[in-house]
Amino acid sequence: MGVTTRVAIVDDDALVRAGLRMILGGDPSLSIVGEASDGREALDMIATASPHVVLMDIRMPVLDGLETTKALTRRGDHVRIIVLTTFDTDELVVTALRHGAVGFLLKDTSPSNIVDAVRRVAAGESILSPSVTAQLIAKVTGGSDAQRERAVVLLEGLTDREREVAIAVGRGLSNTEISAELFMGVATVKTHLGHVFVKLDATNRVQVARVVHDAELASD
Amino acid sequence: MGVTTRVAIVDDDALVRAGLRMILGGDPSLSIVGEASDGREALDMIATASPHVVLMDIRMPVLDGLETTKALTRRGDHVRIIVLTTFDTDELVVTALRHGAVGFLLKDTSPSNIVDAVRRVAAGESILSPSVTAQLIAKVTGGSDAQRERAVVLLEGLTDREREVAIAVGRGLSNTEISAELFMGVATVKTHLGHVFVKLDATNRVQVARVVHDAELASD
DNA sequence: GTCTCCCTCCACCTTTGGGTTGAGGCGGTA
DNA sequence: TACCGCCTCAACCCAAAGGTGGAGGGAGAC
Repeated sequence: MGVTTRVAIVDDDALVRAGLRMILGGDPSLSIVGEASDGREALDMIATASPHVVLMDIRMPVLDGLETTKALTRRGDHVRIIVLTTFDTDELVVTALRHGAVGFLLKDTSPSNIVDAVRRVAAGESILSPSVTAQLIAKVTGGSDAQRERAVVLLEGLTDREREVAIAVGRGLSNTEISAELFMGVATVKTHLGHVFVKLDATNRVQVARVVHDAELASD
Repeated sequence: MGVTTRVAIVDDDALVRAGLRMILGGDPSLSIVGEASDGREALDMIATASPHVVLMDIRMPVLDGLETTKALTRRGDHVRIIVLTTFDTDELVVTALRHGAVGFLLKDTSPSNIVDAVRRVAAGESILSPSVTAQLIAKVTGGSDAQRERAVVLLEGLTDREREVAIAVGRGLSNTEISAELFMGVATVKTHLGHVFVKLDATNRVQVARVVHDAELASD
């Protein structure tokens, strides 16, 4: 791709826009084709300027970066969005990515890295700043890893038949349906389920379903 | 930290080990304190050599990189593991990260980037190669997005009270408990729940719990 | 052989859940 | 005004779930 990459900047702070303009404008492979100071403006601007890459602030008046990203994705624009944020403490990372963002940068990222990020994103890569990466990993691996681990251990404490019954309960089946599926009498289902209640410390089949669900996510 | 970072290499291919040794040995801030050609060896070697960072291949005889990583994590070693792989098509990324790896690199990564990665990891960052990042994002965003979206839509179709009841059901509460928590009669709980069954196309409170759970993951 | 664990099932009972009908109050809207 | 949707509750019923005790058979451990 020898063609220049079309970039747009969306931020409510004029100073930030100016800074980014300077940083990105210095690179001959990039050309800034539009700017906007809030989400509404951005939607219009992007429709007419058709940039390849958009640098988008999260916190903005009128329509924030998340909603704007979502709107762009919904409307089917082929724009690669890099979300900018001041703090990485935000719980917004996953939300932004889910809404279609392909990059996530902290504002204090060095100029050369920002330029690099834009180029990479234009080339089809996804780019995350290190702390964001760590967050993402935490999201995938953990969430509540202890809880999953606990669920797995609990299920392992069951006998084979008990576990089968528990899993069937997790699928929302009634005792009669379970008895048919596992080729056992309803009485037997009840017996197993009684043991399951004790072992999983549940009083209720919904609670059994919860444990089964938690354990399911742990694809060891 | 002016101290040199202790690095270990685990790979069954002697050529790869030699290559990495050359690449990493060239950097004065790193010192290679051990090597192993399979997982078993690695466990012993790491115990005695106590490296800060381990570069670990996934595909190895005897004990693969995944299991080795898992074993190290379980045994409580304070080692930061970077997983190496030839192809990024692997479904192993998430598994590796879940088992305690903090980095994931393709073997064709440039030498300078590998060195950089080791230093970053030693400094506490998490590092992923671009395509892996994309995969990770896909994992977080996707998974079963349609299912989640469906769940969210279904819950939005409920009235406020119905939704509150549904969520309470998802927590495994009985009708009596729900009536106490939401300050309404048990009869009212039943009424709402009846509507919930219809709207969520459920016949059974476990199925309601499933929908609620699916929707919970979608933090819109 | 004996002990233990698991799987299987029975009978009996109480509680909860799920389905139905009906009804009063309240707020918004045509 | 009348209408409509939502929240509230009641009485009733039957089916399902949950709890208790017991019992027989098979497989492995000692």
